[in-house]
Amino acid sequence: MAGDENRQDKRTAILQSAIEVFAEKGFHRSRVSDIARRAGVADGTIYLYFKSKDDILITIFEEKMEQLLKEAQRAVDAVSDPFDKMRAFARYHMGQVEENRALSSVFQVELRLSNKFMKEYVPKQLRKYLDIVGQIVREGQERGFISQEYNPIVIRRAFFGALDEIAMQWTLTPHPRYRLSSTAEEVSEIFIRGLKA
Amino acid sequence: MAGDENRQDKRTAILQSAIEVFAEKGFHRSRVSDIARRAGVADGTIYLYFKSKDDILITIFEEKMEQLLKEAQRAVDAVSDPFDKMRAFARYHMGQVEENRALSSVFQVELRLSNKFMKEYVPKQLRKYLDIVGQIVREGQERGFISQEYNPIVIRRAFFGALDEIAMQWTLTPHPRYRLSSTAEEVSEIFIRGLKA
DNA sequence: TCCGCATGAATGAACGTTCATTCAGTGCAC
DNA sequence: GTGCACTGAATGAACGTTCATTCATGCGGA
Repeated sequence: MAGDENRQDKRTAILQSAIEVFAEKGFHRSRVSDIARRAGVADGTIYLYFKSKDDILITIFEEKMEQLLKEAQRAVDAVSDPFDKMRAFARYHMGQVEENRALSSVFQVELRLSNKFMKEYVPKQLRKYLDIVGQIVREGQERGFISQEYNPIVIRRAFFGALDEIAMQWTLTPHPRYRLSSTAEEVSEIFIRGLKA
Repeated sequence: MAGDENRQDKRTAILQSAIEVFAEKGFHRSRVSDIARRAGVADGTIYLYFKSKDDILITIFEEKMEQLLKEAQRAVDAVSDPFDKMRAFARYHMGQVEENRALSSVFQVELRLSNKFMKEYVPKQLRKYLDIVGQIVREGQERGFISQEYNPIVIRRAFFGALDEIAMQWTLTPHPRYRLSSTAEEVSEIFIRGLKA
């Protein structure tokens, strides 16, 4: 049915436009009419596909996070050495940021805000994404690769925080002159040396 | 003159109330009237002390950052070994977050937003704060303590990112059961082991 | 000492703007 | 002809900011 395809196309166009507009102006400075114009639809059309402006943002989080989660898990499962897993995660994360700047920008800025203030909505997927690292660390400690003296929760956050701060700076830089993926290796190596049992 | 003291008191009360309200509801969901009520003044009074709602936020950044900057520098200067300097910075940063939750919450969430979207205002002080770490790393490399193979800019961001991600999670947790300052030691040790020449 | 005047800090109701959201109407597909 | 996706002007709530007015204080003259 052509209708269904069209419907999907329109929905996707609205979401993509929203990502771009949110990335440029921030969620609350973005007008629904901006998103509509960019997607080539009327303001009202947005409300045929989404309940509210908030709903658009939440949908972006949910759907994109689900995808990231699956792919990151796959990348990590592809190797067996815990340190290789850390490298794989870092490479995947930075690669994604590099490939989808607008989306990353929305995640990095707006996800924090909503994490804190949209009481009703807790991004469960984000926790799962971080848990991938937690899992790697726990396994690494059990198998004796990673020193037991550190708290896995602290390690998980430290590693993710290190990666994400660098990613954020890169995203904020208008015309970055370096490849983000190369910093993934550097950060991984520092942590691997620091954590080795 | 009692008048001057009163004026200062009122200004301080407004700033402190703003920090608390922004921390609870986020900048753009906070109403100027919320701040006024908490400070025990009328809405209009705010405008005798500040140009606009934005101006309140910027003032918070400027004044508090200046203080943090000075104190952090002092803490770092108190020791001479580069690794001790890293420990001192981490301890100071986490200590501050622990002591001033509301302020930290505003910094962690709103500073990112404004960093990105308040085009006219760039928090120079923030850069200087991060540069403290950069300086430590550069000195550590020159004196042969820290491996030359890593880019000091990457290290600086990674270290700060690791600390700040943990701090943010702590700030977001309603009733944290652990002391943030103890994680400062852990993170420092991981990095020190990872960076040693 | 007391009174009246001047000052300017403080007040808070009212204003004006900015959107998110709605819905009556349009036109296309079948 | 009917149904349905779509349109975009109209609506109204929210909220930052303004400003005419009030009020406390200090000062000088009698």
